[in-house]
Amino acid sequence: MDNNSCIRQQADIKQINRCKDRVSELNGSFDYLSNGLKLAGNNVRLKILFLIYEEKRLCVCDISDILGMTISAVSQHLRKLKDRKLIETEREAQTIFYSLTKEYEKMLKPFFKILDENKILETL
Amino acid sequence: MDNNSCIRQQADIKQINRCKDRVSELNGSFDYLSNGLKLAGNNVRLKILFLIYEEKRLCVCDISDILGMTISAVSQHLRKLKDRKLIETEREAQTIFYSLTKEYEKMLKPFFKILDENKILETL
DNA sequence: TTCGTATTTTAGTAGTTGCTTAAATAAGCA
DNA sequence: TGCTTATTTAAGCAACTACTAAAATACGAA
Repeated sequence: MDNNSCIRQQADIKQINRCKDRVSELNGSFDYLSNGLKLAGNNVRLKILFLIYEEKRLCVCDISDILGMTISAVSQHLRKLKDRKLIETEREAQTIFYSLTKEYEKMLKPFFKILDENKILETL
Repeated sequence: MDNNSCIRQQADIKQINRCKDRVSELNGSFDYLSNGLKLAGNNVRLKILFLIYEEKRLCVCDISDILGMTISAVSQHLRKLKDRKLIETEREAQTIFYSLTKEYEKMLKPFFKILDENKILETL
């Protein structure tokens, strides 16, 4: 795009440049974090994460039953969460159990606290 | 969908029902929270939120310049953030400045801390 | 009022996402 | 080995998203 269209006359050039540097410095981190937030930013996946958090571990079949969705649809969500290492698997005979990875359990806890206490509508 | 396809034989019916109740009880909160996370879960919007957080306030034009995007594209992101009250506006002559709402500033801080300290790749 | 600056809005479009259906894989058991 | 159970994967498609380009709105100054 062409930048010469609207730089406002009172623009603080120093500020703009500082910000540009900041963004390029942190660029990879933005990608990584936004990707993680996007995963949690889906209604179904957020419920899945919450259920796994509360119950410690669940299999696709349980989740499919709880959410009233096809196993296939749930499985595809689980794969996304697993690819990004928000959750991990543990096989027990034919059943594969999913649980939160330690890092994300810690990270998601505050959100689930808010959810659980139903404070969400006032807090946000 | 039809549920009778795969309820595994050793399924814990009590657990399933407890989870179903939990989900329907918190249903509105899941919608609200996932919607918010989705907004932050976009590369461009996360950068916008971060920049506004660091600089206190910025106008569309500044952000467009910093990110190398058209003003129109940035404006459309800002509208989404504003609709959901993550950010608010303050007019100064022809220029409209955007800043984080207090609630979200508090809520986003821990994420930006991680970003800033570049810990993100180890922490997440 | 007319012009310039700052910004938003609208319409159109290419790319992405989340689901469905059907086929494939994997483990346990007769 | 074949059969059942548990699960994943692949193909297809409808809905959604983020952008572009052009038009519209809003304020200030001459």
